[in-house]
Amino acid sequence: MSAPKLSTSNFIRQIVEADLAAKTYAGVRTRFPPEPNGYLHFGHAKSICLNFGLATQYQGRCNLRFDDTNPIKEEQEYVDSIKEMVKWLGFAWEGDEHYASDYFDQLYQFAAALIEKGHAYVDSQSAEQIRATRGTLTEPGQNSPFRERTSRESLELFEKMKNGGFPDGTHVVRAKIDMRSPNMNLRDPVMYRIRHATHHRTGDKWCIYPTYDWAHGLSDCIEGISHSICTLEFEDHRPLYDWFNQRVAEAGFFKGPLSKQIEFARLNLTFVVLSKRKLIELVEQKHVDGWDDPRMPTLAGARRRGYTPGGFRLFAERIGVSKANQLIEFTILEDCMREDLNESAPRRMAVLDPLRLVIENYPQGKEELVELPNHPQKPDWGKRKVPFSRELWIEREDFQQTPQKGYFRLFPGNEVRLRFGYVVKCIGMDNGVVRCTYHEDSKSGTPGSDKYKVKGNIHWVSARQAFASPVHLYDRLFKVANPQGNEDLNPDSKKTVAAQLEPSLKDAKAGESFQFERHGYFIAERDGGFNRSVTLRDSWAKT
RNA sequence: UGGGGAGUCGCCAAGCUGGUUAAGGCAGCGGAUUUUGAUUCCGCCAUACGAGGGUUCGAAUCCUUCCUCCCCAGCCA
Repeated sequence: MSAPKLSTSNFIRQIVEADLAAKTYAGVRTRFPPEPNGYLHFGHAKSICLNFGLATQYQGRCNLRFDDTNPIKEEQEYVDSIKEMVKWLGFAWEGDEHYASDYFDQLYQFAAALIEKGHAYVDSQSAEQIRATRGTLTEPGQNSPFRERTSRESLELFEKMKNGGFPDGTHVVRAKIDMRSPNMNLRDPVMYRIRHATHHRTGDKWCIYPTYDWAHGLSDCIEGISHSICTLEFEDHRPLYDWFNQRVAEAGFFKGPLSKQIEFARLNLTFVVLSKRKLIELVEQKHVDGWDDPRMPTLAGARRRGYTPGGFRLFAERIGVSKANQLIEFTILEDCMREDLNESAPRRMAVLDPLRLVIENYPQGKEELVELPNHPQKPDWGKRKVPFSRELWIEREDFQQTPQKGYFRLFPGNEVRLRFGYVVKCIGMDNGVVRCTYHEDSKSGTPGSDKYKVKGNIHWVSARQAFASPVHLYDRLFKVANPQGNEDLNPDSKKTVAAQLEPSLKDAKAGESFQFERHGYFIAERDGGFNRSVTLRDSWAKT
């Protein structure tokens, strides 16, 4: 019980609840059905959260099924990555993962049954001929000359197709529906094609492969899927989906209720390219370091970038589900990541663009420890001790020789607190070093230290104990900025700086996230450096 | 100019079996707290539902005409 409280309902939930009320299905069973021909991207996250979320909400189950019906595009590498990312997002599928290729035998039998009943036939036209006779959007198609051949003849050809008796492209199995249908999908769609190719799972066992339309709905029915959720472009495949399922059910292969296809709008994000074709191009042309490059809009890239599963789930919930084409502002995704990271990331001090600061009246050689909370709103996360001394690194942008209006950090004559340390007064800059004096009685946490009222509060790191580390700053790879609406590569999408970090960061393990104070959220990289995931919201920077 | 979908605040999105002043979120604006110009908190934010007609005591919700956008002519999914 206690389904998660959602801010909005959606039309899919309504359908599901109506079906539950009518007892159409024994329960909710959904599926996430990727084709293993690439890496999962942000758009898939929406679908995953929808399918698994729905199942969870109604105490149902969600299957993971690979739609592997086209051997020339699919690879094991992709199925491994897909499984990993679904788990990373925090979801568990029912039992083992499924594959459309598990059903090749059944699908073959189903097809034979349809042929026998006169609902399908073997067409021996070439692909060109089939295309030429399909008609257009406004003109009906023409029947194939092979459409009326006997089911016995078709059956024999079908078997010979399966047994490797024909080369690619010579024959095809087609459903016998209506070449004059205004719905192109119903003009005798192809169910099987010959492909002498090695499949990543079935190897060379098959040389005929089912098409998506033939395989998908039947796979749903075989698995007992109640609600088959897909994207809008399949809307006019639904009559076909139902047609196939009903014919096969009539042939006696299914006894339960048939699966129901429901369509929703796919995700579009401003400034982000989510087309698989483009992403493959980026990888192959080496514009990026791979599918998991932090600049890629893939889930693998997002993970390295420091985006979180919780952030994606929040995002999915926040953008909702409908049938209207949505173009979500990219910052909403970032906001969700900030929101999640704000809760989960410990605070640390890091100086990305170091500028030396000397406290002239602080004793030479003296060192002390300053205590900083790991999270300002979570006292139970404890505190850590950070070394403080006469010479520090501060952020270059935290000093201005002549302050612009509204600036309240370091400038000659101004006082500022070194976060959780002392209040210092700025003298000025000499030879690239900021000179200050400090108030000895201003140390944070000591009695009377709060008599110093300062507006500025800056982070710092002790020069002697700090350690330098590469910090990678990423931006969006693409920006859709030019008038033609084409996507441009952003050449400055990655830059690395030599940052000075507080000593405790030496222990960071790859994958751990931190907030580097005003710089935003960072995740420890495999190379010992850090990647920036998102910056903090900053009302000062906005102006 | 065939068929299938969609149009509610800058971005999403409820509502759509007709009934007082059109949910909510994000952004924005104003304010309070704050040792992150962050966070948190409080307040404000569509007489308006693509446009025009019509039905009705009453319509975003029903009818009608029109406009705009998306998808479909792979042996891709």
